[in-house]
Amino acid sequence: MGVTKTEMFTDEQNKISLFAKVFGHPARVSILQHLFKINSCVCGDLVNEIGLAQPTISQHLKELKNLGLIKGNIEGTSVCYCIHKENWTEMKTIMSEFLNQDLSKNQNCC
Amino acid sequence: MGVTKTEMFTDEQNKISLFAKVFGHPARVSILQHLFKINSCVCGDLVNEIGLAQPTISQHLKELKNLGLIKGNIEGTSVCYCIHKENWTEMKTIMSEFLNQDLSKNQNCC
DNA sequence: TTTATTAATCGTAATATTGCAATATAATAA
DNA sequence: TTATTATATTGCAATATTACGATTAATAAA
Repeated sequence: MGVTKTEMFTDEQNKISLFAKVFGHPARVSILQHLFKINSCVCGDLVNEIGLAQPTISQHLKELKNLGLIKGNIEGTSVCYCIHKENWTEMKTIMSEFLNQDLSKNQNCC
Repeated sequence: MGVTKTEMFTDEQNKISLFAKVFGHPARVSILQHLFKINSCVCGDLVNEIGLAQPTISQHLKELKNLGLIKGNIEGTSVCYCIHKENWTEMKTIMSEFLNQDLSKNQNCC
């Protein structure tokens, strides 16, 4: 029914899937890569950089902000965005643990 | 319109988001964790392990299989699933590169 | 104050995802 | 052959996501 049954999973599983979900759209991947690439905050030019309409970008930024992965500072009429370093590092720990599970165990199958 | 404009993004960005999207549901995270935890392939008991209905689990398994992250071997009437090690490693490389982007650059903002 | 400029929000259409009952398929057992 | 068992597929209802035009809000410039 389009609704995920979160209550039957652990907090960790839900956390991992929430982080993954926000990376599950190329526009958000692109925004984050841009924020990493540029040697400062990004004010305004994300709409030009990526080819989507301004309300669409704004919506994607909101999702990234809601998860705490970016933060925005108001500078005059524009807003400067950058990676939230502490939260990114924390997210990375959780995701890395999931990605780096031990592959060497089950040798005797498949 | 619910449809992602993949053509305006790079292959890499689309690849990252496709992997992330499949991790974007706790049931699939749970399935993968179980496959890693158990010291062999898993035949059948995933439906009991996770609390969702059999068609639902089957659907999630299909998505993981479509992306190549797991493989299934038919054993009699049941099917044994396990992590596709080579593909998992390849995915890990792509995702790690994205997660491990350099945070030290932009010190002078936000 | 009036007029840009920039970004957020609202409303809505189109499409995607989730979950499951019902059914189908495939292999084995009796 | 006829159950039985295990998994996949189909069809559908409920909900979520994506995208964007129109509008609003907030600040800056004239």
